[in-house]
Amino acid sequence: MSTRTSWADLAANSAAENATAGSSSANNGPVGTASAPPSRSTYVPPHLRNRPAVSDAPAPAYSGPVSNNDRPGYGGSRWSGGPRNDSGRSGYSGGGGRGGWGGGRSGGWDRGRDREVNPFADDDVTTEEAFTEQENSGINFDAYEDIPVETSGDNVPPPVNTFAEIDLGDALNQNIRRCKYVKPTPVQRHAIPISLGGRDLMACAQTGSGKTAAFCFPIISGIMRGESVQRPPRGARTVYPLALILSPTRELSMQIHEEARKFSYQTGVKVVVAYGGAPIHQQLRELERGVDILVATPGRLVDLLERARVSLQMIRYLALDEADRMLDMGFEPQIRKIVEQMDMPPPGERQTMLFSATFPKEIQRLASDFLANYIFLAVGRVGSSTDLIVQRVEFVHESDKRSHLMDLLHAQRANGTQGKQALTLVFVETKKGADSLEHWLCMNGFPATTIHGDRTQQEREQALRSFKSGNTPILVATDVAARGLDIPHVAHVVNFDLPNDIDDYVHRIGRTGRAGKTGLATAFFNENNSSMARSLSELMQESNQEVPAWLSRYAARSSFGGGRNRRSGGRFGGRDFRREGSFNRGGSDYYGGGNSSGGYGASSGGYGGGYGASSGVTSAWD
DNA sequence: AAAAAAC
Repeated sequence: MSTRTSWADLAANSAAENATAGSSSANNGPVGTASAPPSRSTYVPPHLRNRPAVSDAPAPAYSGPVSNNDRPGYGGSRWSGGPRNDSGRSGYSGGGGRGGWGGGRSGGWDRGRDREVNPFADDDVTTEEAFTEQENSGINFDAYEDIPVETSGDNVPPPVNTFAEIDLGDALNQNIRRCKYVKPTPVQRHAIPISLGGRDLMACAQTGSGKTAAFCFPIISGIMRGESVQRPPRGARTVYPLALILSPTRELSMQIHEEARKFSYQTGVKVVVAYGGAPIHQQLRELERGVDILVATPGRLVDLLERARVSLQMIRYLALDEADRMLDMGFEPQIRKIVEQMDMPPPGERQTMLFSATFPKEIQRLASDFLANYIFLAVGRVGSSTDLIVQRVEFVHESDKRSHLMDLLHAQRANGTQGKQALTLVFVETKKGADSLEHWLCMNGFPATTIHGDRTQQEREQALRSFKSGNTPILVATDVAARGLDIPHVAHVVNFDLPNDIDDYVHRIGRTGRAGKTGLATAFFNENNSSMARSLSELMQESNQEVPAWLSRYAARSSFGGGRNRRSGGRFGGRDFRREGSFNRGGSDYYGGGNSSGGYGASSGGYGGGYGASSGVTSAWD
């Protein structure tokens, strides 16, 4: 019998208690009722766990409703009167609340509560003064106002307009406030009620749209409600997370983990991350201290499963982030193994959220296999590649690239648009190329670092930290950094080598223009990129960018096939193929003659550029 | 063709 318990164990004893918790429990638990008898004396509701004994809360000073925001629409009022503190909350009164967890049960991970590091700690001190505008929110709300959203499926729960109208619980609400999220983004407005309603979700949305919060909030809230968790029968060193979040790259997993830790701060919900390239022992130790939400890359998770250090038997929530990317990277066997061939409860008995930028057939199949009666949600592209990013294409011969880059960097330096607050991200094609360019930049007086798959994980993380902090304001990267990573203050993305796929281009330039800031994207184009001419010039036209005449000529000359994914139409990454009435597991070609389906039609005023009405498989959005 | 990902 294990003494290492997490919430699952604790909650097992509380099933009966929770059964009386009210209507909410009816919505949530796909898992059956627990058989364990209630045991009031030991149960600790998660929101009471992990709490400092007295009022010396390590929470950061939160000095009022969001004030660094000049939008009149959402000041502090949503939070009904600004900051509250624990002692003012009903239902939890200082020492009185301690009874639950104060004594008794040893071995619950709550013994580690003193060690819960304040995940908000670095946010405020260093950056707040320098960047007051919308720091942490990571979201440019203006750009989100007019985003078209499409949902389909049976009984779609209506979207919400504020966090306040969703019952996420006090602890989570506080964290939302600490994160300075004042208003849900479109994907959150729709996805959160869907997930809270216990439904499976297939969502086409980009990173930076608030996706992480969209799947984390319902998971955390659901775990905190915590009904019906059975105690795992296996003992020994196996841990039983309640939620699993899979993502394609290590850095993305780290990033999700960091965000999830903020959302779950002082909720008692424990988030652990596991990825390759790092010594496994530390991760094992973390796991042994208890895990409710496991964030992982597929390879390392398979390893952990094969070692029987993790069991998926208790999984109630499964989220797959960047699913199309994971398939691109060849993770399908691992993912299927994890989801279908281990001990994870089947669809219907768990809640599954599948996020993907695009919705090609492979993802449709995954959706059919992993989801049960799901709701399809497509969120249109945010203006990031249209409104906020200025795209430039310059004709640069291969041999001139370095000196041309140097010109740009010198100009930036002269401008003052370089340094801590104006980072430059340079994408190259190969790992070797990344190393040699980094070296060359350093030799020429531009502090640079690099991130790619040949570096050790430690080096990768160090590089990212150094870049983010502004110590080395230039980062040379391969596509490992193209998707999903949210690095604030990237002012300039240089496509030193253009990718061969327009979707990759869109992902790359999406690293700038984030958090409400404008960004610049410069691409070096030459005859080697002629296959991209057409799709690139189309994309630029669509996003109201100035297309150089020479590029248009190139585009006209280069026949079709430009970019293996010619970008064609569609505000969304995809549509709910079930609506086409041709759903069939063998994979009928739903995209054949598709046209925009109803619902939003031409009504999306303000939506940048507008897309053609041609059928489209893809639109790359993180 | 290159990139990513477990040991």
